[in-house]
Amino acid sequence: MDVSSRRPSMADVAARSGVSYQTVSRVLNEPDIVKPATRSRVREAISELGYTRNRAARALKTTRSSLIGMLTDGSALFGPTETTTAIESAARRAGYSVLLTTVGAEDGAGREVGGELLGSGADGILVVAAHEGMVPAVSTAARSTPVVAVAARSLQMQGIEVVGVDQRLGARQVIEHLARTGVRSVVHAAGPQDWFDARSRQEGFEEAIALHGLDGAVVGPGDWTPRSGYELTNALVRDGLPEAIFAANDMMAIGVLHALHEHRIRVPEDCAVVGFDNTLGAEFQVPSLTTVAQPFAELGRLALERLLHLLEGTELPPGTPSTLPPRLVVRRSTRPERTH
Amino acid sequence: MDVSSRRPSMADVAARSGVSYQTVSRVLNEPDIVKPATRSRVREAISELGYTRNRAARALKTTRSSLIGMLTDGSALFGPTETTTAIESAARRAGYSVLLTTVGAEDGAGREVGGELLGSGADGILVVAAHEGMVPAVSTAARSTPVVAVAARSLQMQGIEVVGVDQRLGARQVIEHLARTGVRSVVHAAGPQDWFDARSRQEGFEEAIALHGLDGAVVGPGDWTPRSGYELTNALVRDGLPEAIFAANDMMAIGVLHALHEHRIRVPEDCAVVGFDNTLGAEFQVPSLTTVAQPFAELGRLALERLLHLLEGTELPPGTPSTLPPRLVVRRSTRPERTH
DNA sequence: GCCCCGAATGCTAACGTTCACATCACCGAA
DNA sequence: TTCGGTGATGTGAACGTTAGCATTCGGGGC
Repeated sequence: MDVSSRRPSMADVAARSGVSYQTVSRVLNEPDIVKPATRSRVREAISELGYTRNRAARALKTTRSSLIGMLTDGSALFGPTETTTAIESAARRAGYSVLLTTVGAEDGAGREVGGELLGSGADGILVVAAHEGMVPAVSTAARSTPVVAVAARSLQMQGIEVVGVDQRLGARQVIEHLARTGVRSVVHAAGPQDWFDARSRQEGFEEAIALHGLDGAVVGPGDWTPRSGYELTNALVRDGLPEAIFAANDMMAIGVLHALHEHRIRVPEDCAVVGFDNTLGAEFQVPSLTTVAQPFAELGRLALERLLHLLEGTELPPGTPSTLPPRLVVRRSTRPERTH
Repeated sequence: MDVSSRRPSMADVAARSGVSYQTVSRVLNEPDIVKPATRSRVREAISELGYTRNRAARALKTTRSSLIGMLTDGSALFGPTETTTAIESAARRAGYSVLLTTVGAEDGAGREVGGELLGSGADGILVVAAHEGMVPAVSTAARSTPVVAVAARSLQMQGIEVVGVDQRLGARQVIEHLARTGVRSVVHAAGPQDWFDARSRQEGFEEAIALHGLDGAVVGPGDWTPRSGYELTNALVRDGLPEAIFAANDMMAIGVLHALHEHRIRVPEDCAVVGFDNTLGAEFQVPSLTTVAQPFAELGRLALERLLHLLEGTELPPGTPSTLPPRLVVRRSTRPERTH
């Protein structure tokens, strides 16, 4: 009845099952090479004692922490909780735990966070919603740790592997759709310019505008919030409204819708509205919002898979994509396409 | 030029600065007791080598991991990213890192997750968006690790410390406000019954209905999503609409608004609508949504503070609240209060 | 009956840090 | 000059695990 408050160790398990601790270790790591009878005896002792492996000791000896650092933006404005959730559950299945690190606006260039990341001893790092502020931290970390970035194509320059949704393609799909509905002029309410995704969407917008010979302009930048979409739209109403507004994300689009409603401008008859992200509320806006759906969960899994291969030093299965296509979701905030 | 791929250790720093590894350790842990000259010499060596402390070794020796486990719901439907962000940044400031663990619907009773949590070796655990499915995992963990739960008052029974927003009070504020606007009948579109917050809001609703002698009913349960709010409202339109609908959260309220709009029912003239959470889009719904704001960030900090005191074994400063009041935010989806 | 082989298990050392104690240098008082 | 004392630094051991090698055991071929 030694109620030593200390957590049981391998030695305790070994004593209880009459073997050496090395055998206990083997039961845990390579069960096949230990005799079935012994194995089950040890297993029994493990569950009786409620033994769990000491993570620190294991990490110390193997020099691998079984930890994956996830660096994400803390501003809470950005949607993809889905991505982080997918990453976490995939990581757990692969025997890793996820160390969460948020880099808020207040952290400046995120240098401090970079140091934390390194010190954390994570085996690899996943960067989730990337903006410029993360770059110093990430490229520092990348010197000594494998890094995979999600949705931030531009980081590729730094020799960092990138997995992402093709934001430009998404923007092009939006413009093509608008063109097919007969729209001749579109304004893009841009997102914050230090976010990679915001810039890619804007670039896609500009390409597509040129390609289809539409009358296009960019206003903003906004800051991802509904309020910024609202204010940009109010300015547009003053200065002259286009036939469609393409907001950088759904939240801004919600602000756009609200402003148009206040001015009694009918959507989509007088002005069509498109968002980006297909967040949970988009379908139930008034009118329901045409937007671009991103496979957030898939993206998270893909990023983790890539990181794991980097960690194990194995090759990715051929044909594994690094870029996923977005999907335009047409709803009622844009007019129906002309089938002529 | 020994580019030994191995990370530098204290011994390396010690060799470079001509002291023993113990002195290096002291510079890191109790800088005051080492001579300033030596201290700065060691510090120099540390930065030259890019040395960071090996977390595993430290954890092994001290039996403290400097890790806080954060258990949260993975369903991505739930809002308070703000809470998790606040927790993470407060934890970092206190020298802890946050281990993220999500328990999705697929994890069943979350037993497996409980085991993971324990094995993770976290010094303490924070439970964030709690529903019944987490209870087994949490109460198992609580036997060997300090646990603080956020917003799940009912866990208190299990001897777990709880920090939360007073959900019932929030619901009462809603009903009082509605009563003051002259509303006589209210329906509560309830949230999923296995979520603690959903039940508290419903209870608060029922209390207040009785108190004010209103005509009240509960429909649902919904599942936090706009769609469920939408469908519940459609049924209400068929069966007879009340003068107000109080949705269990903002997302459901968005669905409610959408359904009412489809049926050309004016909000708030024909039917008022109230949500809960004050999520980012609420203010810019059409009409802007009256809802209950929760101090999510404050809550996260409070929970962490409580956990830290538990870990250090120190007393909380007297007057530290364990329950925070919510705040009713009146907007355009309810009628103005009668001032008579 | 001897030897060799493989399967199963045990022992020793080491990972990088911190704790407890030992040592050393130096200063001021007797 | 010697001694106790303090402030600064060094030494040994240990945390719990895994890697590498050593040992034991039983059985089959000569």
